[in-house]
Amino acid sequence: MEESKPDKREAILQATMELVAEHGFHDAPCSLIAERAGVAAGTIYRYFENKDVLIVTLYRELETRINAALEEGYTQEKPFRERFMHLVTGLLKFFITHPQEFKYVEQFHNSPYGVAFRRDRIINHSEECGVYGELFKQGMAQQVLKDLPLVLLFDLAFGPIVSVARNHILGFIQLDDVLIERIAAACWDSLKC
Amino acid sequence: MEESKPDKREAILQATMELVAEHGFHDAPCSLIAERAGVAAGTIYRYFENKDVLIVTLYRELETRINAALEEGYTQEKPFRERFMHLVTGLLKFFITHPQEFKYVEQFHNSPYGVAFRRDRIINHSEECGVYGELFKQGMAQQVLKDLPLVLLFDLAFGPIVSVARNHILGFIQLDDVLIERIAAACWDSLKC
Amino acid sequence: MEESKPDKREAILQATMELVAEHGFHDAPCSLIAERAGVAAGTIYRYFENKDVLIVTLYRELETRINAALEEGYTQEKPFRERFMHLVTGLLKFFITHPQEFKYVEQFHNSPYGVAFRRDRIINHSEECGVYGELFKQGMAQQVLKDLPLVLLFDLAFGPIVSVARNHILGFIQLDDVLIERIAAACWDSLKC
Amino acid sequence: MEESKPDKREAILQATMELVAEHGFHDAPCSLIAERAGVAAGTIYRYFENKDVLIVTLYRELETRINAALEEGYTQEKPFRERFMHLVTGLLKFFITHPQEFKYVEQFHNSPYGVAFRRDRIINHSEECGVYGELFKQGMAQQVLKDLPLVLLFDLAFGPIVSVARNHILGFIQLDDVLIERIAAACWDSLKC
DNA sequence: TATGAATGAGAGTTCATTCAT
DNA sequence: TATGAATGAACTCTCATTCAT
Repeated sequence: MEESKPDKREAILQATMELVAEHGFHDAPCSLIAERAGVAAGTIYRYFENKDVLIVTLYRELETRINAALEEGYTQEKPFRERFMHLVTGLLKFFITHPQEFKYVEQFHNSPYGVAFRRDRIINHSEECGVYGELFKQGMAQQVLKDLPLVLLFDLAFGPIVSVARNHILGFIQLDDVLIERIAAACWDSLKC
Repeated sequence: MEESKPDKREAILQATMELVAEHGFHDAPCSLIAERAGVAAGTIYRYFENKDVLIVTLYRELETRINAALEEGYTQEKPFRERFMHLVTGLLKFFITHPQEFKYVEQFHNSPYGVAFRRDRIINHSEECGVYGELFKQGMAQQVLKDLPLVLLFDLAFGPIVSVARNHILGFIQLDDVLIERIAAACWDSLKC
Repeated sequence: MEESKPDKREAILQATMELVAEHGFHDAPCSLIAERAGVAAGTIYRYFENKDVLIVTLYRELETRINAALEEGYTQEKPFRERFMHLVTGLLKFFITHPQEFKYVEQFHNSPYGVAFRRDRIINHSEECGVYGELFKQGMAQQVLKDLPLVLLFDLAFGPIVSVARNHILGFIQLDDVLIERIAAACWDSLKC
Repeated sequence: MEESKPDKREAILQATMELVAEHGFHDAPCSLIAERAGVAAGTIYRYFENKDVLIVTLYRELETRINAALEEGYTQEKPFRERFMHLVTGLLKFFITHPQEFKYVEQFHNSPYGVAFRRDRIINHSEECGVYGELFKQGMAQQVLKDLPLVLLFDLAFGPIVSVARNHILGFIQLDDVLIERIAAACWDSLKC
């Protein structure tokens, strides 16, 4: 009796993440999601209006978890470069310790869902408001970072991270703390003045 | 009349690229591909064993075209950094002038097809054999580039390029020659010793 | 406190009538009925064995209400034609002042439920026993009405009434007292010798 | 090789009519329609965009057949009453010799489809243009028929016919030529001045 | 007595693939 | 060689009904 209600909601989200991570949005039919979640197919629709809503909701929750992980131990007091390294290595470590979360987020970005989603965000300038946005804007103001459009700074910093994480997860490279540090440093090199 | 027939093959490949680029692998049903290619649905199966084969074949052909574009004007005689810049800016320019090709390649990478495909390639070390592989290996040998696993050099160099290209194509940033040069320079910064 | 509970029973019947009248038997799911009745879905099954029983029960109750309305002010003392006119105009007026009841009854008749229901009734000759049945049999006996099978007299008298009521309710015609009188008179013309 | 192509289209329409006539729009699922038509479920969608289109198309075709049947032997030369009788008895005879067509048309009228359909027609005044519309307007002009809105003349003439046809088909009455003539005469009585 | 979360069969529809022509 | 009508398995989603609380 210990377990609270929204058990099933969680189970459905978890099953969705696993299946999409493993097989892509294709081959993650509702029937399989339900089966893996240990619920009936119809039950999905008590918690999520339809499959699209399920998929977007899951993405939002993962993003929240990622942000929470990154903000842990992050403090304005540290020197600029250290803060950058904290965030970049943090993100990379989160990805490689949460391969399913990573794969899901990647799949999401490369799908009609993801494009529409990002479009909204960019139009609303909400990207500039996150931890990273603040950091980068500050860096440019202090002339520590190259003076480039914010979007490009993101690309330079995270493009490699995502790429590296994918290769680690697929087993094409084996990361360790030293390597992670060197990768983050290389990202720093590409951004710094 | 020499190559009269392969008309239809080309048309099918072109239609597939367009549809996948515009709508994703979902919503690129064979019926639509056939319609846009101006052939009957059954005709697809004369040229390609099944849809998977069509998709992989198309990817291979696009890759070949990309490589051809990059090798144009590329010569071992130029200084190392110049050769690097040639390849990186060349890739970025190809992507933003060929948005459908870019989108297709991206879709492909983020799909079960793409993973299996790359796995083969990495295991066979064929990645090391391309223009880029040669360049990077040479750069490490000459201690111009950071001493990192080849895979990671790829990630550092191309992760940002792909990311930037995507944002340009989605309209989130407007690239011009100056910007492209600066982005390539930033990539160089992240790779060089 | 005598009939405190049947609150919910009433609410369910009322909700069913409204929804079926508005949207047809389709699109009147139990969940919606429950919601509009302000009860839980499961509660429906305390009062009605299943949905079919609910639907038939509601029909019976509506019929009872219609008969009650018609018998009001009806008396054997008045001349024959007057009694006929009383019933026919009464029915038409009831329908157009109770559009939901009308629509429900119509829906019911045109459904598998309705056919089985009427079959029972006709086989048991119960149709002959209502107010109308008595009136018509009397009319034939007195050679005021055409000598036709009772069923046909019903069709001649009520076929037009139902049709007219439907058109009024759908807004295709706007009835008033004069028009109602003329319609009833036309029905009389078709029945009288 | 004798049978032409649209075999399957016909079979689907026929199966739909039979199933709807027998069981109502409920219980006429696509799977059953396909099975009875001797085609695969997917085949329905080669001929009809969706189930709604199938249902409306079938209605339109039945209506065309009914009109064709009525116009047969109809001529402006005959006296007015004779023409009226021709149409009314013709309709009734068509209905009782085509019980499935009749049931389908009835089901259709009493459904969301039918209401929307008729609304269009009345708004466009197309009802006035049919054989019946012309006849009734002429009758009013010549002061042979009661001066009532056209819609009501339809109700008075056809309300009973539909009702009688239903009862015959359900087996509640057994019509013959004499009875049909008397019913049509009664309709005439209700319309004539 | 009343609840409403859960069920799962079945609805309409899509689409990769086949095969008679 | 090319066609495109036909297939039928699989998809997302609905809903009458049940049952633990």
